[in-house]
Amino acid sequence: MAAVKALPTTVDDIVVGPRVKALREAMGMSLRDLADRSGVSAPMLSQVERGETSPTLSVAARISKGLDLTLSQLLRLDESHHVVIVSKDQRRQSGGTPKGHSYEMLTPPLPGQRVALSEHTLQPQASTGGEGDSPIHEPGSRETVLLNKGTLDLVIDGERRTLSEGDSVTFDADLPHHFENPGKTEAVFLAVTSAGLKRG
Amino acid sequence: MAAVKALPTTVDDIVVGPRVKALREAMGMSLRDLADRSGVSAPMLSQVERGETSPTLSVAARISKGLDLTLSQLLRLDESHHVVIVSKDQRRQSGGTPKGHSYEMLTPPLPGQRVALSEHTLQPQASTGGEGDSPIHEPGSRETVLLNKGTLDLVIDGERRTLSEGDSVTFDADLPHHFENPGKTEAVFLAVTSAGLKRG
DNA sequence: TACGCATGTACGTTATCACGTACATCCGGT
DNA sequence: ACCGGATGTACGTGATAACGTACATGCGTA
Repeated sequence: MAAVKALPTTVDDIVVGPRVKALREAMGMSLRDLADRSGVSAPMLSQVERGETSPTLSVAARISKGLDLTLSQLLRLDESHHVVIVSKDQRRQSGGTPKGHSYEMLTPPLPGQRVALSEHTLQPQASTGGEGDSPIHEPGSRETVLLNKGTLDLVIDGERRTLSEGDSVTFDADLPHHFENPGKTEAVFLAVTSAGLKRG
Repeated sequence: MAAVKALPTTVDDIVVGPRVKALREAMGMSLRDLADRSGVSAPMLSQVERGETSPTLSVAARISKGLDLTLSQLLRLDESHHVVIVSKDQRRQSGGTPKGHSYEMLTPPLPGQRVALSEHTLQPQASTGGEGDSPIHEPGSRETVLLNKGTLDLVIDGERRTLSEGDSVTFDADLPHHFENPGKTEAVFLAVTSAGLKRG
């Protein structure tokens, strides 16, 4: 009473159970095999697999370790399922700053998406980070950049790295960073941003 | 065979606590605010934040939901931190089947990597899936492909989709699939594979 | 100062997680 | 058929996760 007794529904009760069972069987293990590898008792595993109980994080972590996975990897297995095509003329023209930086999104704007692909064009002497650009990414996000044309400098956390055509770089995108084009020609690069979280 | 007595300890006791606290404070919420949003009692939240208890998956999920995250996203926040550059001539020449399919890896072969970037070349009339190709990807993996040159057909789970230059497609890579080049010219495409799990 | 109000935490109780043991079932070998 | 041995599951018990309530402290305001 006193206000709405919290949420009666929305208990999207994590459905890791079937997943665990499938993975275990795919590895050719019995409940006791996994019990040995994980340090979790076989009966417990059985209950978890059938969704009869919700394990604590620590045992869930041990289970996933027994499956040669991290817990986050295990939990990630239950997300959207489908195929989405973004044709060239459907690309979302997201950027277009006067400072010489523009980019297009190549992946659909769906929730639960693990990676975002975008193609950036940077004019000579220009740099990213102007108005309208996503400033720094959410905690935990990670970025891979492939330089298709020209030269590019990545300035991250104080340090500067230079890329030449065909190089790629992977880094933690939640560190302060931006790109600069030190050359005399346009630079074109592809950015792969993973773990793009969302905040309102 | 007694299967390696497994690990006696390995209590890499999930350290989500401080993370939860940081996120909550970053959102300007009190324990009771988060309690309302998540349906988890404030005292419980306090204990979790200080690592005095290991929450069950269901409450952990409710907590992360209160933080506008999925549980996998929350857990993913504790992973490696660095920058790695792969220069063009460092690319690992991974494929090279006689059937007209070859590709190079653009991302470093590190554990904990969320995405793998590879550039594929497919000769006219050739298709992926020959010997030496990764057959189907691990459960939960997801793939985005960007067609840079030529035309390409994606055959997935029975259905066929045709891509033209500049198109991209995102799909679940744990479904049976392969690519074919229906054209008369070489096809070049970039593949972004996420959630690359590991099996031994 | 005293008050209201918000914060985070210590308490005691209930619900349930997680264990060890024991049971039922299926399958291959002799 | 009979018997090991492997599988997954139903108990009963101890541990602990999760709750509601009550306490301690801090801060702005009257």
